[in-house]
Amino acid sequence: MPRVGLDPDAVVDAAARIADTDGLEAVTLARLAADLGVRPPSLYVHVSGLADLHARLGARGARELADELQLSAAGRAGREALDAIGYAYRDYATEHPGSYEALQRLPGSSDADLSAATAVVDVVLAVLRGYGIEGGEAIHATRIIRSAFHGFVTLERVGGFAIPLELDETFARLLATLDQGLRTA
Amino acid sequence: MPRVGLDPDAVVDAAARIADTDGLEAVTLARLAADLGVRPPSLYVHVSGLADLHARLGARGARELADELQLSAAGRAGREALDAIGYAYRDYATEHPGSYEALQRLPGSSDADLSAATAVVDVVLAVLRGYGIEGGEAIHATRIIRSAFHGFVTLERVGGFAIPLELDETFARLLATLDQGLRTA
DNA sequence: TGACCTACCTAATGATCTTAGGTACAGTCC
DNA sequence: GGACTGTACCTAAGATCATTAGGTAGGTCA
Repeated sequence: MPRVGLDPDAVVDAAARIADTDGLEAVTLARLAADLGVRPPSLYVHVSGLADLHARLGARGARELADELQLSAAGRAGREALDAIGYAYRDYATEHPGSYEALQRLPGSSDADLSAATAVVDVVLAVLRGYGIEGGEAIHATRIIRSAFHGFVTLERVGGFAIPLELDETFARLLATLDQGLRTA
Repeated sequence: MPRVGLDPDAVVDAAARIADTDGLEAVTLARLAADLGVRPPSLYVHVSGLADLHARLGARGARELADELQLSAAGRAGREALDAIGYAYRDYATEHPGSYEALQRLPGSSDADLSAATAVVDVVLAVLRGYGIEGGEAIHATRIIRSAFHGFVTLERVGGFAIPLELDETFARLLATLDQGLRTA
């Protein structure tokens, strides 16, 4: 029996691949083990169970999302930066539906979870500085932006918008509404 | 063995009770049967399986939510109506977390699912008429409002806002931003 | 009272997660 | 180069779950 040479990252990466192609509910230890050419109990060497795997998947997703947002906002400010992170956010959720769903259910208790979630918030805070918004104001604004982005991509993902027509136009208007709100804040 | 006298509604009601107190993931046929004083296979008389149960739970939640919104908006218009449905939406999600989560995962293919989801949209459309917004404009506006509400309550529910401080204030500002956006639309 | 309908049952299967305990491959030390 | 140790992976076994097949009995209507 040859060793596969797994490690926690390789396991979580494989889980993310399953989640993003077949949905988060398809991520079972049985399926994951089969994909990796290993028996289910062997996964416990790298991950302490299904709950832990989901938590790691969420943290991984949050890190990835934060990276994408950061990249998109680099060198931009104000409305341009807001649009950039908006589209980056939406793209990430569209292209990594399973990871995005996992990210959403982060238990949030562990340090890793917290730092991953904070990274996303930090990017939004940076964009808000471009609007001259800081301190307590920025906390409220960040929450509103995250709510709008998260709500939109979630409803889009589960088909919550009965007619999928002109979703780009709706998202553009959502960004305009946010921009206007930030300006008058 | 006395008959319990169940019917689909009683089964779904019991499932909603479990979902709202112990979380949607606690809704298993085993647990539900135990609560109802029945063996798991007996539930198949009323419900065609776990997937069907979840779908019914979601449809039930959507109907309940639509009723709450309708009730809150009655006799109000404009900003007042927007605030009313906003707080009603948030209250429903807070008081019925399991039902709200189920509502969110509606497969949406069946007629019952569709009509339940449409009821929520209809209330929002009615509020928009108070702003003088109709037709295609109203579709975009409805989506933005639902996105904002849904995103906020979801993040609030999963503890997505690191500091739970002043969440009421954030929600009030979110409503103000939406109101402003609707006025200039 | 007898016949039917069906709500509920027991029995059994298969998928899943999880733990306990064994085996053999890799690198390290002599 | 050969024994020692750590650990990646294994088989075996259990518990919990959803689901199907087929039987039983309680309520209802003629």
